[in-house]
Amino acid sequence: MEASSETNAYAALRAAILSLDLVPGEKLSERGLESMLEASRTPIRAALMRLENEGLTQRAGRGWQVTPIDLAEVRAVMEYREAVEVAAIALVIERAGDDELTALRSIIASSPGKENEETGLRDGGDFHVALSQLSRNKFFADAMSGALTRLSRTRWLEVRTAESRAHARTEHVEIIAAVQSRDAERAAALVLSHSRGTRDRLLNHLSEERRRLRARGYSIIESSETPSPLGTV
Amino acid sequence: MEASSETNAYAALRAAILSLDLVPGEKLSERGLESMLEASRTPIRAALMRLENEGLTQRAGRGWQVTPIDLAEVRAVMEYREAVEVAAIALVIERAGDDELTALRSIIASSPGKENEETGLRDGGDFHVALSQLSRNKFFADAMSGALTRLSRTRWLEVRTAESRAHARTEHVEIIAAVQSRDAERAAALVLSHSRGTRDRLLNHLSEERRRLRARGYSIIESSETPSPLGTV
DNA sequence: TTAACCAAGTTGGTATACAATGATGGTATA
DNA sequence: TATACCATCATTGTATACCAACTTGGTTAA
Repeated sequence: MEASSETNAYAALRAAILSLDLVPGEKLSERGLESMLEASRTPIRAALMRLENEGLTQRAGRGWQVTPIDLAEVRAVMEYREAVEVAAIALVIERAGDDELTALRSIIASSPGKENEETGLRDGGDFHVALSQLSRNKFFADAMSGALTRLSRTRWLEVRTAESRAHARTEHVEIIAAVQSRDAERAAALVLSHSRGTRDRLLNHLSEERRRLRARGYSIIESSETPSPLGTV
Repeated sequence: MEASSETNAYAALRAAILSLDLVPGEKLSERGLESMLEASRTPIRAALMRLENEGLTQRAGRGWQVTPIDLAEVRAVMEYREAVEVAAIALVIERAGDDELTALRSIIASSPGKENEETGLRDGGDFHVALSQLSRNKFFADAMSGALTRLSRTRWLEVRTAESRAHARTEHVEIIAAVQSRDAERAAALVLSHSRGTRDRLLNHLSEERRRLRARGYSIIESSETPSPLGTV
C-alpha cells in the first residue's frame, strides 16, 4: 500500500476515533495532532477533511472535534441503510454468482473463530458490506460502507453477547440462503427485519445507557430533527 | 456567506466543471490553476479534494483530471438514484406537511419562467432535491443531491426541447399530487417510471451521440463493470 | 469586590520554499 | 536512421512561516 504521511495520519486518526481512544466530542487541533501523528499540519489537515466527509470529524467553531454520537443521526442512518440494503439485495439476486454466494456463506460460517479478535471490529458489518458489493454497483456498496462507518462507534457501547452474535449469524445465513434460492421477496423481508431488529436494539440500549456513557466523557447528543426545508427551496 | 479562498476556488472550479468549460477528461495541475483561481496551491488542493469526493475530479497518475463521463457510472448512478428516491418518497408521504407540498407544487408551476436562465441549470434536479429534503432525512437528501451532481454534466449533452420540459413538469406535478393524496403506492410507481424514463432517454442519447461528443474533446468512456469482489472480502 | 479592558497565546487559513519522483525531449552513439 | 541514455523540467507531497481572528486570563480601575 501507499505509505504517504497523509495516508498514515488518516488511518491512525480514523482508528483512534473508531476505537473511542479519541472520545466522541473531543476537541482536536491540527497543531496538537502533529506530535501524535508525527506529521506536519498539511497532511493532518487533509486527513481531517477526509474524515469530515465520512462524518467522523467536524468543524466546531474555529477548530475541530470528533463528531459526537447523535441519536437522531443514528436513527437517520439506520433508516437510510435499511432502504439501501433492501434495494441492493434485489440487485444481488440478479447479479451474484452461485460461487460468490457460496464463498460469502463460508466466510460467515467461519466468523465465530475471530469473535474476539481485532478483525472482528466490524462485526456483522463486514458481511453487509460484502453483500452489498455483490450488487456490482459502487454506489450501493459505498453507501452501505459509509452508513456502517457512521454506526460503528456505537458497537463499542452495546453489549455483544455470544448469543446475540450467534443470532446475527443465523440471520445472515438465512439471508444468504434466500439469495441463493433467488427468492427476492423473502430476502428483502429478511434484510428488513434484520435491519430493524438491529436498529431497535441499538437505539433502546443507547437511550437507556446514555447517562452512564456521558459520565465516561462521551458526548452523546440528540440533535433536533431536520427542520422544514420550506423557503430554502 | 463565508468567502475564503478555498470556498471561492471550490465554487469556481465546480462551476467550470459542471458547465463543461473544463471538459470531461481535461488534465488539471494545482500550479496551473493558481492563476485561473487567483489562489495558492493550499486552498486549490483542498478544493480538488472536495471535488474528488463529489466525483467531479479524480487523480490521474501523478496529477488530476476532470472526471470523464463514464456511461457505466451513469447507469450505476441512475440505478442508485432510483432506489433512493423510491424509498424517500415513502418518508415524504409520512412526514411532509400539506403546506410544504403546496409550496413545492407552486415552485414547479412557476419553473417554466426560468427555463433559459442560468438558475435553470439543474432543471428538474431542483425539484428532486427539494422533494427528497421533505423526507426529513439528511442522508436521503444528500444521496439525491450527490447523484444528481454526478449526472448534471450530461444535461448539457441532451437535447432539451420545450416539449420534453413540459413532459417532465407534468410528471413532477403528478408525483406531488400523489404525495398530497398520501397514496404511497401510486407515488412510488410514478417516481419509478419517471426515473426510468429519464435514464433510458439519457443513456440512449449518450451512446448515440458518443462519437460526436468525443470529437468535441469530451472524454466519454465506458468503464468495465465492477469485477466480482470475490477474494476481497 | 466586581466589572471592564487589554494583552498574550492559540486557532485555522494561506502562501511558499523545498524535496522527491516521474515525464519529456534532445543528443549522442551504434 | 533508429535507439538508448541523460539532463532538464514539471508535477505533487510536505514542512513551515506568517497572518488574522478569536479566546482566555490577568490586571487595573471604579
